[in-house]
Amino acid sequence: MADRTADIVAAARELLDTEGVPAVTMRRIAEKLGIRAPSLYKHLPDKGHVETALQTQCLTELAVALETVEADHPGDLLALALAYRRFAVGNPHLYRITRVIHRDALPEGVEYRAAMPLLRAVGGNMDVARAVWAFAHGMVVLELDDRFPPGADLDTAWRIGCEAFARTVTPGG
Amino acid sequence: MADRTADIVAAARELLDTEGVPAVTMRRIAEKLGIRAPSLYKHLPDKGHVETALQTQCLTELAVALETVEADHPGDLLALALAYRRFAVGNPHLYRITRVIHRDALPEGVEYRAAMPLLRAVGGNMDVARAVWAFAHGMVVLELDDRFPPGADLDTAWRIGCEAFARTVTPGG
DNA sequence: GAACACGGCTAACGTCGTTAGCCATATGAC
DNA sequence: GTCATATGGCTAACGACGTTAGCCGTGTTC
Repeated sequence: MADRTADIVAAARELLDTEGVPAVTMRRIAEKLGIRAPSLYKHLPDKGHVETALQTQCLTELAVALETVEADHPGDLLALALAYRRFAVGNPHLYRITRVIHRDALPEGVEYRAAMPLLRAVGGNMDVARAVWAFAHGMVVLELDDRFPPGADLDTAWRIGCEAFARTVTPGG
Repeated sequence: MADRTADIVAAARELLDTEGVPAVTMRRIAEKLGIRAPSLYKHLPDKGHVETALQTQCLTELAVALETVEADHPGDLLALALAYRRFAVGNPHLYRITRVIHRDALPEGVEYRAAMPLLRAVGGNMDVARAVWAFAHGMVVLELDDRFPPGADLDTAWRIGCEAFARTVTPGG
């Protein structure tokens, strides 16, 4: 009797987390629920709806993770960046699924919320925030996509980037 | 009588550039050559071979673009970064297709060559080079994937990032 | 002239997202 | 209590995808 749509998204999430993006098919989702694929369309219009729901989960959980770190280490850019990395590496498939955002279908403010802790950490400067975000996103996708050579010292690269941007925010310190 | 494999890759490249990733199917490639899809397998083992060839083209052309800028503006990190961006925005589908690299199938040294100009521009420091690469890659994929809000001042974000890393390389200047 | 490699072809398989249309059950109105 | 309707399953099927099996004409080579 509960909202079947939530069940569908939950099944998709489990497939995504345990088997990766290619496993998230309408037939596999249905199988997990003990029904057939066409029956899913009684509850949602298309697969894009499932993807949007997963993107919402990703952004929300990322926001929570960043807000938690922010509460413990206010203004600490490196701590925030490491939390960003930890989330992405801990949820690689989920992170990847937000590559092309269904912006119009996303709940209002979800994207904004995930961006706020970073913006606050750089003193509210939007341009710096975008640069730092790009750095963090770049580090994460390169790591997830195995683009760095084996044995690359990613911790150091993260530290160097964060320090460079921290100097931008507070030139003196 | 010419190498048919090259024709196949050229057809794939044209489809990629003009219609994007989803248009690059074995049937569409064959259609462009006036043959049927199964005939393609007389010349290559699978679609991955085509993708690898396109990735090689991407990395090589990117390397050439960066080397050209390097020759004109040696040591200029911002100029290099802007060239990186120009290449990606000018070849968005090609750039995107290098997300998951077929490293073992790529010609030896291709990846290395594309990375060298950047490494030289940061004085040979591998860790800094990785951080800068991540920043540039992040900026590019966020732009290509429409992740920045409309109207975001990306020029400024690029400049801020490059200046931050330039300060890392030469703390005094 | 025969053997063979090359490079086309059709038919087909199993996957995908999705649609059409059928049917059992549960619910609500009278 | 009966009947209408909405709900939520189902099967069959379509058109795409990558790929395989197997057939056949042509050109080259001994």
